Amino acid sequence: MGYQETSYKDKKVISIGVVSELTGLSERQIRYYEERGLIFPERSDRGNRKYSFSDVESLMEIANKIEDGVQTFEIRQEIKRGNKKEDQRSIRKKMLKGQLNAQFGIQQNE
Amino acid sequence: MGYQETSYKDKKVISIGVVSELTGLSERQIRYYEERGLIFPERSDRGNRKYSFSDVESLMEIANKIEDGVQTFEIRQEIKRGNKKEDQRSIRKKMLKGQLNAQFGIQQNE
DNA sequence: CGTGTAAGGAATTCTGACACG
DNA sequence: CGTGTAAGGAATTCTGACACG
Repeated sequence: MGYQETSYKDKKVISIGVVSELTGLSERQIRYYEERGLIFPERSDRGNRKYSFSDVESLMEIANKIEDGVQTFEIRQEIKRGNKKEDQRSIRKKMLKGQLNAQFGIQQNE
Repeated sequence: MGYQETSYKDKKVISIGVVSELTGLSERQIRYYEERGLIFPERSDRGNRKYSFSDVESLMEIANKIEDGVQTFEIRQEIKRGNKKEDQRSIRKKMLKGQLNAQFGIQQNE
C-alpha cells in the first residue's frame, strides 16, 4: 500500500477548467503554454485536455517565470535541458531581483 | 518538498466522466452511490461533481461489494463504522461465497 | 509575444422521471 | 434495489481568428 503515491501526481485526469481554478491562469494561457511546448496534457476520447498535478505545478512555475519576463521559448529550453538548478533564468532572475525590490518591493521566490 | 504527496490523493479535481473511465462504472452508478451516501464529491462553482483519487478507489471497492450482493445501506454502515478489516460484510460474504459459487456464482440481495 | 475575446459547434454534466425487476 | 435511458437545459471545451502591443 502506498507504492503508487507518485502515480497520482502524474496521472492525467484534470480538466482545463479545474486547472484554471487551481493555478489562477486563464484557459487561454494554459492552452498557449501547451502550444509553445511547455506542457503536454493528454486528450480524452473526444479531445478534451487532461492534466496531472505535475502539470499544475509546472504551470505555476511557468507563470512565475513569465512574470519575471522569461519568454516561452526560453522556458522550453530549460525543460529540454532538464531544468537545472542554476540555469540562465535563475541567474537573470537574481540580477533583476535587486532592481525589483528596490523599486516596488516585489516578492520573488529565490 | 514531498510533504504534500498525500494531498493529491484527496484533492477533489476529477470530473465524473473521467471517474467513469477510471472505474468502468456508468455515470448513473456513480451518482447513485453518492445519493446513497457512499461517496461525497465536491461541487464546482456551477455544480459539477469533482472527485478525488480516493473516491475513485472507494468506488472500485464499492463496485466489488455490490457485485458480491452487498446492498448500499450496508456499505454505508461499514463506512460509518470506519471500515474495519473484518466486519459483518466480510464475514457474511465468506459464508455466502461457498453457497453461491456452488450453485451458480450469481449475485444476490441477501 | 502573450493574452483577451466573440463565434459556432460539439461534447459534458445536471436533474427528475419512467422503466424493469 | 440498482441501473438504463430519453429529455431539455445549462455549462464546458475546442479550434481558428482578430485585436493589441
